Amino acid sequence: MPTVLRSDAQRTHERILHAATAELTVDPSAGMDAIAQRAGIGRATLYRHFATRDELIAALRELFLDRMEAAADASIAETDPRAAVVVFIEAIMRAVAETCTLNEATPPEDAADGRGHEAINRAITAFIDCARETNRLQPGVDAAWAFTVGKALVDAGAREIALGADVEVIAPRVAETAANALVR
Amino acid sequence: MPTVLRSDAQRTHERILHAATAELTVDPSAGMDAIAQRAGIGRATLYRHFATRDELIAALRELFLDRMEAAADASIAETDPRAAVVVFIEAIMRAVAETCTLNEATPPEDAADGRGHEAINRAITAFIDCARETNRLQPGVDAAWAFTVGKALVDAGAREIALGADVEVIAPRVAETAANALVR
DNA sequence: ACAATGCGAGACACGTTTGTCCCATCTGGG
DNA sequence: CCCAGATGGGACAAACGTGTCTCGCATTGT
Repeated sequence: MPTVLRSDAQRTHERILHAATAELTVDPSAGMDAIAQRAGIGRATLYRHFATRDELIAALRELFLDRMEAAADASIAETDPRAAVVVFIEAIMRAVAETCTLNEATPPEDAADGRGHEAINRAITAFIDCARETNRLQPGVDAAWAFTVGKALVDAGAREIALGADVEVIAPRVAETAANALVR
Repeated sequence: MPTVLRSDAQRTHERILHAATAELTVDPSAGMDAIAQRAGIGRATLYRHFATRDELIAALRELFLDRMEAAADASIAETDPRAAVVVFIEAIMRAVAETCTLNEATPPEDAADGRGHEAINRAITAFIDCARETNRLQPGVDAAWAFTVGKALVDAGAREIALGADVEVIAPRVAETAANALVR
Protein backbone atom coordinates (compact mmCIF):
# COMPACT_ATOMS: atom_id res chain seq x y z
CA MET A 1 0.00 0.00 0.00
CA PRO A 2 1.40 3.41 -0.98
CA THR A 3 2.12 5.87 1.74
CA VAL A 4 -0.76 8.20 0.97
CA LEU A 5 -3.77 6.44 -0.40
CA ARG A 6 -6.09 5.99 2.52
CA SER A 7 -8.61 8.02 0.55
CA ASP A 8 -10.89 5.02 0.90
CA ALA A 9 -11.04 4.95 4.66
CA GLN A 10 -10.77 8.71 4.76
CA ARG A 11 -13.84 9.21 2.64
CA THR A 12 -15.81 6.74 4.69
CA HIS A 13 -14.75 8.67 7.76
CA GLU A 14 -16.10 11.89 6.33
CA ARG A 15 -19.29 10.29 5.13
CA ILE A 16 -19.90 9.10 8.66
CA LEU A 17 -19.40 12.58 10.06
CA HIS A 18 -21.76 14.03 7.50
CA ALA A 19 -24.43 11.40 8.05
CA ALA A 20 -24.15 11.69 11.83
CA THR A 21 -24.56 15.44 11.56
CA ALA A 22 -27.76 15.14 9.59
CA GLU A 23 -29.21 12.29 11.59
CA LEU A 24 -28.46 13.74 15.03
CA THR A 25 -29.73 17.14 13.95
CA VAL A 26 -33.11 15.67 13.08
CA ASP A 27 -33.20 13.29 16.04
CA PRO A 28 -30.64 13.86 18.80
CA SER A 29 -31.32 10.41 20.21
CA ALA A 30 -30.75 8.61 16.91
CA GLY A 31 -28.99 5.27 17.31
CA MET A 32 -25.77 4.07 15.73
CA ASP A 33 -27.84 1.91 13.43
CA ALA A 34 -29.70 4.89 11.97
CA ILE A 35 -26.46 6.81 11.51
CA ALA A 36 -24.76 3.91 9.76
CA GLN A 37 -27.76 3.41 7.55
CA ARG A 38 -27.83 7.07 6.52
CA ALA A 39 -24.10 6.89 5.80
CA GLY A 40 -24.77 3.85 3.62
CA ILE A 41 -22.40 1.63 5.56
CA GLY A 42 -22.69 -1.25 8.00
CA ARG A 43 -22.92 -0.75 11.72
CA ALA A 44 -19.69 -2.67 12.25
CA THR A 45 -17.85 -0.30 9.96
CA LEU A 46 -19.15 2.63 11.92
CA TYR A 47 -17.68 1.14 15.09
CA ARG A 48 -14.36 0.61 13.29
CA HIS A 49 -14.10 4.37 12.77
CA PHE A 50 -15.54 5.46 16.12
CA ALA A 51 -15.19 3.02 18.98
CA THR A 52 -18.16 4.41 20.91
CA ARG A 53 -21.09 6.69 20.38
CA ASP A 54 -19.52 9.24 22.68
CA GLU A 55 -16.37 9.24 20.60
CA LEU A 56 -18.33 10.02 17.45
CA ILE A 57 -20.15 12.86 19.17
CA ALA A 58 -16.86 14.19 20.54
CA ALA A 59 -15.44 14.25 17.00
CA LEU A 60 -18.47 16.17 15.78
CA ARG A 61 -18.05 18.54 18.67
CA GLU A 62 -14.38 19.19 17.88
CA LEU A 63 -15.20 19.95 14.27
CA PHE A 64 -17.91 22.31 15.36
CA LEU A 65 -15.67 24.16 17.79
CA ASP A 66 -13.01 24.63 15.08
CA ARG A 67 -15.58 26.23 12.82
CA MET A 68 -17.05 28.30 15.58
CA GLU A 69 -13.70 29.77 16.54
CA ALA A 70 -13.11 30.77 12.93
CA ALA A 71 -16.60 32.25 12.75
CA ALA A 72 -15.98 34.21 15.95
CA ASP A 73 -12.77 35.71 14.56
CA ALA A 74 -14.49 36.70 11.32
CA SER A 75 -17.38 38.23 13.23
CA ILE A 76 -15.17 40.31 15.51
CA ALA A 77 -13.52 41.88 12.48
CA GLU A 78 -16.85 43.46 11.52
CA THR A 79 -17.55 46.96 12.76
CA ASP A 80 -21.26 47.03 11.99
CA PRO A 81 -23.25 45.06 14.58
CA ARG A 82 -25.71 43.76 12.01
CA ALA A 83 -22.88 42.58 9.77
CA ALA A 84 -21.24 40.92 12.76
CA VAL A 85 -24.35 38.84 13.41
CA VAL A 86 -24.83 37.96 9.74
CA VAL A 87 -21.22 36.90 9.25
CA PHE A 88 -21.16 34.81 12.40
CA ILE A 89 -24.48 33.07 11.86
CA GLU A 90 -23.86 32.35 8.19
CA ALA A 91 -20.52 30.76 9.02
CA ILE A 92 -22.10 28.61 11.72
CA MET A 93 -24.89 27.57 9.39
CA ARG A 94 -22.46 26.41 6.76
CA ALA A 95 -20.59 24.49 9.42
CA VAL A 96 -23.63 22.63 10.70
CA ALA A 97 -24.65 21.89 7.12
CA GLU A 98 -21.41 20.06 6.41
CA THR A 99 -19.75 17.94 9.04
CA CYS A 100 -20.62 19.23 12.42
CA THR A 101 -23.69 19.33 14.58
CA LEU A 102 -25.06 21.83 17.02
CA ASN A 103 -26.95 19.34 19.13
CA GLU A 104 -24.69 17.91 21.79
CA ALA A 105 -22.03 20.35 20.67
CA THR A 106 -22.76 23.17 23.06
CA PRO A 107 -22.76 22.34 26.76
CA PRO A 108 -24.87 25.13 28.33
CA GLU A 109 -22.64 25.96 31.28
CA ASP A 110 -20.04 23.22 31.40
CA ALA A 111 -17.01 25.10 32.59
CA ALA A 112 -15.08 21.89 31.95
CA ASP A 113 -13.71 22.87 28.54
CA GLY A 114 -13.23 26.56 28.16
CA ARG A 115 -12.78 26.16 24.45
CA GLY A 116 -16.32 26.48 23.22
CA HIS A 117 -17.32 29.16 25.66
CA GLU A 118 -14.28 31.29 25.24
CA ALA A 119 -14.69 31.68 21.49
CA ILE A 120 -18.38 32.37 21.59
CA ASN A 121 -18.06 34.77 24.49
CA ARG A 122 -15.47 36.72 22.58
CA ALA A 123 -17.78 37.03 19.58
CA ILE A 124 -20.88 37.87 21.58
CA THR A 125 -19.36 40.44 23.88
CA ALA A 126 -17.72 42.12 20.90
CA PHE A 127 -21.09 42.23 19.18
CA ILE A 128 -22.88 43.54 22.27
CA ASP A 129 -20.30 46.27 22.82
CA CYS A 130 -20.42 47.29 19.19
CA ALA A 131 -24.20 47.37 19.11
CA ARG A 132 -24.45 49.26 22.36
CA GLU A 133 -21.99 51.91 21.23
CA THR A 134 -24.01 52.58 18.11
CA ASN A 135 -27.26 52.30 20.09
CA ARG A 136 -28.56 49.62 17.75
CA LEU A 137 -29.14 46.82 20.25
CA GLN A 138 -32.74 45.70 20.54
CA PRO A 139 -34.08 46.54 24.01
CA GLY A 140 -33.85 43.69 26.50
CA VAL A 141 -31.05 41.91 24.69
CA ASP A 142 -27.96 40.95 26.66
CA ALA A 143 -25.15 38.47 25.99
CA ALA A 144 -26.97 35.46 27.42
CA TRP A 145 -30.12 36.18 25.46
CA ALA A 146 -28.19 36.78 22.25
CA PHE A 147 -26.63 33.36 22.70
CA THR A 148 -29.98 31.72 23.36
CA VAL A 149 -31.62 33.33 20.35
CA GLY A 150 -28.72 32.56 18.04
CA LYS A 151 -28.56 28.94 19.11
CA ALA A 152 -32.32 28.50 18.75
CA LEU A 153 -32.38 29.92 15.22
CA VAL A 154 -29.29 28.09 14.03
CA ASP A 155 -30.69 24.88 15.45
CA ALA A 156 -33.96 25.35 13.60
CA GLY A 157 -32.16 26.18 10.36
CA ALA A 158 -29.90 23.17 10.71
CA ARG A 159 -32.93 20.93 11.07
CA GLU A 160 -34.42 22.34 7.87
CA ILE A 161 -31.18 21.62 6.04
CA ALA A 162 -30.88 18.11 7.44
CA LEU A 163 -34.43 17.56 6.22
CA GLY A 164 -33.47 18.50 2.69
CA ALA A 165 -33.62 22.28 2.41
CA ASP A 166 -30.88 24.13 0.56
CA VAL A 167 -28.09 25.67 2.62
CA GLU A 168 -27.83 28.60 0.26
CA VAL A 169 -31.38 29.68 0.96
CA ILE A 170 -31.56 28.75 4.64
CA ALA A 171 -28.24 30.18 5.82
CA PRO A 172 -28.89 33.79 4.76
CA ARG A 173 -32.44 33.58 6.00
CA VAL A 174 -31.36 32.45 9.45
CA ALA A 175 -28.68 35.15 9.53
CA GLU A 176 -31.14 37.87 8.54
CA THR A 177 -33.71 36.72 11.06
CA ALA A 178 -31.15 36.59 13.85
CA ALA A 179 -29.97 40.07 12.94
CA ASN A 180 -33.53 41.38 13.00
CA ALA A 181 -34.10 39.75 16.36
CA LEU A 182 -30.99 41.26 17.98
CA VAL A 183 -30.24 44.57 16.32
CA ARG A 184 -32.33 47.36 14.84
CA MET B 1 -65.46 7.35 50.14
CA PRO B 2 -67.23 10.67 49.43
CA THR B 3 -68.27 11.35 45.91
CA VAL B 4 -65.90 14.23 45.23
CA LEU B 5 -62.69 14.16 47.21
CA ARG B 6 -60.07 12.86 44.86
CA SER B 7 -58.09 16.10 45.34
CA ASP B 8 -55.21 13.91 46.45
CA ALA B 9 -54.89 11.92 43.26
CA GLN B 10 -55.83 14.99 41.29
CA ARG B 11 -52.95 17.03 42.61
CA THR B 12 -50.51 14.20 41.95
CA HIS B 13 -51.88 14.08 38.44
CA GLU B 14 -51.12 17.74 37.89
CA ARG B 15 -47.69 17.49 39.48
CA ILE B 16 -46.88 14.75 37.00
CA LEU B 17 -47.96 16.89 34.06
CA HIS B 18 -45.91 19.79 35.33
CA ALA B 19 -42.82 17.68 35.98
CA ALA B 20 -43.12 15.93 32.63
CA THR B 21 -43.37 19.30 30.92
CA ALA B 22 -40.16 20.52 32.49
CA GLU B 23 -38.24 17.28 32.12
CA LEU B 24 -39.21 16.66 28.50
CA THR B 25 -38.53 20.26 27.61
CA VAL B 26 -34.96 19.94 28.82
CA ASP B 27 -34.46 16.43 27.47
CA PRO B 28 -37.06 15.12 25.00
CA SER B 29 -35.79 11.57 25.50
CA ALA B 30 -36.10 11.67 29.28
CA GLY B 31 -37.26 8.38 30.77
CA MET B 32 -40.24 7.71 33.02
CA ASP B 33 -37.81 7.37 35.89
CA ALA B 34 -36.49 10.90 35.46
CA ILE B 35 -40.01 12.30 35.15
CA ALA B 36 -41.19 10.51 38.28
CA GLN B 37 -38.12 11.68 40.17
CA ARG B 38 -38.69 15.31 39.19
CA ALA B 39 -42.33 14.99 40.21
CA GLY B 40 -41.12 13.68 43.57
CA ILE B 41 -43.07 10.45 43.23
CA GLY B 42 -42.30 6.80 42.61
CA ARG B 43 -42.16 5.35 39.12
CA ALA B 44 -45.01 2.97 39.96
CA THR B 45 -47.21 5.89 40.90
CA LEU B 46 -46.47 7.53 37.59
CA TYR B 47 -47.69 4.40 35.79
CA ARG B 48 -50.83 4.41 37.93
CA HIS B 49 -51.75 7.80 36.44
CA PHE B 50 -50.54 7.20 32.88
CA ALA B 51 -50.47 3.61 31.72
CA THR B 52 -47.79 4.21 29.10
CA ARG B 53 -45.28 6.84 28.14
CA ASP B 54 -47.25 7.58 24.99
CA GLU B 55 -50.37 8.19 27.03
CA LEU B 56 -48.56 10.78 29.14
CA ILE B 57 -47.23 12.53 26.07
CA ALA B 58 -50.67 12.47 24.48
CA ALA B 59 -52.12 14.15 27.57
CA LEU B 60 -49.43 16.84 27.38
CA ARG B 61 -50.19 17.28 23.73
CA GLU B 62 -53.91 17.69 24.29
CA LEU B 63 -53.29 20.34 26.93
CA PHE B 64 -50.96 22.15 24.60
CA LEU B 65 -53.39 22.12 21.70
CA ASP B 66 -56.16 23.53 23.92
CA ARG B 67 -53.94 26.42 24.87
CA MET B 68 -52.70 26.95 21.35
CA GLU B 69 -56.21 27.20 19.95
CA ALA B 70 -57.05 29.84 22.55
CA ALA B 71 -53.84 31.69 21.74
CA ALA B 72 -54.64 31.59 18.03
CA ASP B 73 -58.08 33.09 18.61
CA ALA B 74 -56.65 35.87 20.77
CA SER B 75 -53.97 36.59 18.21
CA ILE B 76 -56.38 36.84 15.31
CA ALA B 77 -58.36 39.49 17.17
CA GLU B 78 -55.35 41.81 17.02
CA THR B 79 -55.15 44.23 14.12
CA ASP B 80 -51.52 45.24 14.58
CA PRO B 81 -49.17 42.53 13.26
CA ARG B 82 -46.65 43.12 16.03
CA ALA B 83 -49.34 42.85 18.68
CA ALA B 84 -50.58 39.66 17.05
CA VAL B 85 -47.18 38.05 17.42
CA VAL B 86 -46.70 39.25 20.98
CA VAL B 87 -50.12 38.08 22.13
CA PHE B 88 -49.74 34.68 20.49
CA ILE B 89 -46.22 33.99 21.69
CA GLU B 90 -46.84 35.17 25.23
CA ALA B 91 -49.85 32.90 25.50
CA ILE B 92 -47.88 29.93 24.21
CA MET B 93 -45.03 30.67 26.61
CA ARG B 94 -47.35 30.69 29.59
CA ALA B 95 -48.81 27.41 28.39
CA VAL B 96 -45.47 25.63 28.09
CA ALA B 97 -44.45 27.01 31.47
CA GLU B 98 -47.37 25.36 33.20
CA THR B 99 -48.58 21.98 32.15
CA CYS B 100 -47.88 21.44 28.53
CA THR B 101 -44.81 20.87 26.43
CA LEU B 102 -43.82 21.95 22.97
CA ASN B 103 -41.53 19.01 22.28
CA GLU B 104 -43.52 16.10 20.91
CA ALA B 105 -46.52 18.37 20.77
CA THR B 106 -46.12 19.67 17.24
CA PRO B 107 -45.94 17.10 14.47
CA PRO B 108 -44.28 18.97 11.58
CA GLU B 109 -46.48 17.76 8.77
CA ASP B 110 -48.60 15.00 10.23
CA ALA B 111 -51.85 15.48 8.44
CA ALA B 112 -53.26 12.85 10.77
CA ASP B 113 -54.84 15.23 13.26
CA GLY B 114 -55.83 18.50 11.71
CA ARG B 115 -56.30 19.99 15.12
CA GLY B 116 -52.87 21.39 15.78
CA HIS B 117 -52.22 22.53 12.27
CA GLU B 118 -55.56 24.11 11.67
CA ALA B 119 -55.33 26.44 14.66
CA ILE B 120 -51.76 27.49 14.03
CA ASN B 121 -52.36 27.96 10.33
CA ARG B 122 -55.27 30.22 11.08
CA ALA B 123 -53.14 32.37 13.37
CA ILE B 124 -50.13 32.50 11.08
CA THR B 125 -51.96 33.28 7.85
CA ALA B 126 -53.94 35.98 9.64
CA PHE B 127 -50.69 37.46 10.89
CA ILE B 128 -49.00 37.26 7.49
CA ASP B 129 -51.94 38.89 5.73
CA CYS B 130 -52.14 41.64 8.29
CA ALA B 131 -48.41 42.31 8.17
CA ARG B 132 -48.33 42.30 4.38
CA GLU B 133 -51.20 44.74 4.12
CA THR B 134 -49.44 47.20 6.35
CA ASN B 135 -46.11 46.42 4.65
CA ARG B 136 -44.49 45.58 7.96
CA LEU B 137 -43.40 42.03 7.22
CA GLN B 138 -39.66 41.47 7.40
CA PRO B 139 -38.33 40.62 3.92
CA GLY B 140 -38.01 36.91 3.26
CA VAL B 141 -40.57 35.90 5.86
CA ASP B 142 -43.39 33.60 4.79
CA ALA B 143 -45.81 31.43 6.75
CA ALA B 144 -43.50 28.43 6.97
CA TRP B 145 -40.57 30.51 8.16
CA ALA B 146 -42.71 32.36 10.68
CA PHE B 147 -43.71 29.00 12.12
CA THR B 148 -40.11 27.79 12.23
CA VAL B 149 -38.87 30.95 13.93
CA GLY B 150 -41.71 31.04 16.42
CA LYS B 151 -41.28 27.41 17.35
CA ALA B 152 -37.51 27.78 17.74
CA LEU B 153 -37.80 30.80 20.02
CA VAL B 154 -40.62 29.40 22.13
CA ASP B 155 -38.68 26.17 22.48
CA ALA B 156 -35.59 28.01 23.66
CA GLY B 157 -37.60 30.09 26.11
CA ALA B 158 -39.36 27.03 27.46
CA ARG B 159 -36.00 25.41 28.12
CA GLU B 160 -34.85 28.45 30.08
CA ILE B 161 -37.99 28.30 32.18
CA ALA B 162 -37.70 24.57 32.76
CA LEU B 163 -34.14 25.25 33.91
CA GLY B 164 -35.33 27.70 36.52
CA ALA B 165 -35.82 31.07 34.83
CA ASP B 166 -38.88 33.16 35.63
CA VAL B 167 -41.81 33.00 33.23
CA GLU B 168 -42.61 36.64 33.79
CA VAL B 169 -39.25 37.73 32.45
CA ILE B 170 -38.82 35.09 29.75
CA ALA B 171 -42.28 35.19 28.17
CA PRO B 172 -42.25 38.90 27.22
CA ARG B 173 -38.67 38.62 26.09
CA VAL B 174 -39.44 35.74 23.74
CA ALA B 175 -42.48 37.56 22.43
CA GLU B 176 -40.51 40.75 21.76
CA THR B 177 -37.70 38.87 20.08
CA ALA B 178 -40.11 36.95 17.86
CA ALA B 179 -41.84 40.18 16.91
CA ASN B 180 -38.52 41.81 16.02
CA ALA B 181 -37.58 38.80 13.95
CA LEU B 182 -40.80 38.77 11.94
CA VAL B 183 -42.14 42.32 11.69
CA ARG B 184 -40.55 45.72 11.45
C1' DA C 1 -59.82 0.79 65.89
C1' DC C 2 -60.80 -0.31 61.10
C1' DA C 3 -61.06 -0.26 56.22
C1' DA C 4 -60.03 2.01 52.00
C1' DT C 5 -57.19 4.52 49.10
C1' DG C 6 -52.97 6.20 47.28
C1' DC C 7 -48.26 5.76 47.55
C1' DG C 8 -42.88 4.09 47.46
C1' DA C 9 -39.86 0.52 46.70
C1' DG C 10 -38.34 -3.36 44.71
C1' DA C 11 -38.38 -7.51 41.55
C1' DC C 12 -39.37 -9.11 37.11
C1' DA C 13 -39.85 -10.05 31.90
C1' DC C 14 -39.34 -7.97 27.64
C1' DG C 15 -37.53 -5.22 23.85
C1' DT C 16 -34.06 -2.14 22.14
C1' DT C 17 -29.47 -0.30 21.83
C1' DT C 18 -24.62 -0.66 22.63
C1' DG C 19 -20.26 -2.50 21.91
C1' DT C 20 -17.56 -6.86 20.52
C1' DC C 21 -16.35 -10.57 17.65
C1' DC C 22 -15.94 -13.47 13.64
C1' DC C 23 -16.16 -14.67 8.92
C1' DA C 24 -17.20 -14.14 4.05
C1' DT C 25 -16.56 -10.80 0.42
C1' DC C 26 -14.74 -7.17 -2.48
C1' DT C 27 -11.05 -4.28 -4.33
C1' DG C 28 -6.59 -2.48 -5.76
C1' DG C 29 -1.57 -2.96 -5.95
C1' DG C 30 2.53 -6.03 -6.35
C1' DC D 1 -2.51 -14.31 -9.83
C1' DC D 2 -2.46 -13.26 -5.05
C1' DC D 3 -2.78 -10.72 -0.84
C1' DA D 4 -3.70 -6.91 2.50
C1' DG D 5 -6.98 -3.67 3.98
C1' DA D 6 -11.59 -2.31 4.31
C1' DT D 7 -16.23 -3.67 4.40
C1' DG D 8 -21.02 -6.00 5.32
C1' DG D 9 -23.63 -9.05 7.90
C1' DG D 10 -24.75 -11.78 11.61
C1' DA D 11 -24.26 -13.63 16.41
C1' DC D 12 -23.65 -12.26 20.99
C1' DA D 13 -23.53 -10.35 25.98
C1' DA D 14 -24.31 -6.39 28.71
C1' DA D 15 -26.84 -2.19 29.76
C1' DC D 16 -30.83 0.42 29.73
C1' DG D 17 -35.84 1.68 29.39
C1' DT D 18 -40.56 0.02 29.52
C1' DG D 19 -44.45 -1.91 31.53
C1' DT D 20 -46.36 -5.22 35.22
C1' DC D 21 -46.76 -6.92 39.65
C1' DT D 22 -46.57 -7.43 44.68
C1' DC D 23 -45.57 -5.96 49.18
C1' DG D 24 -45.58 -2.85 53.13
C1' DC D 25 -46.58 1.92 54.76
C1' DA D 26 -49.04 6.26 55.52
C1' DT D 27 -53.16 9.03 55.43
C1' DT D 28 -58.04 9.66 55.86
C1' DG D 29 -62.86 9.04 56.69
C1' DT D 30 -66.03 6.04 59.40
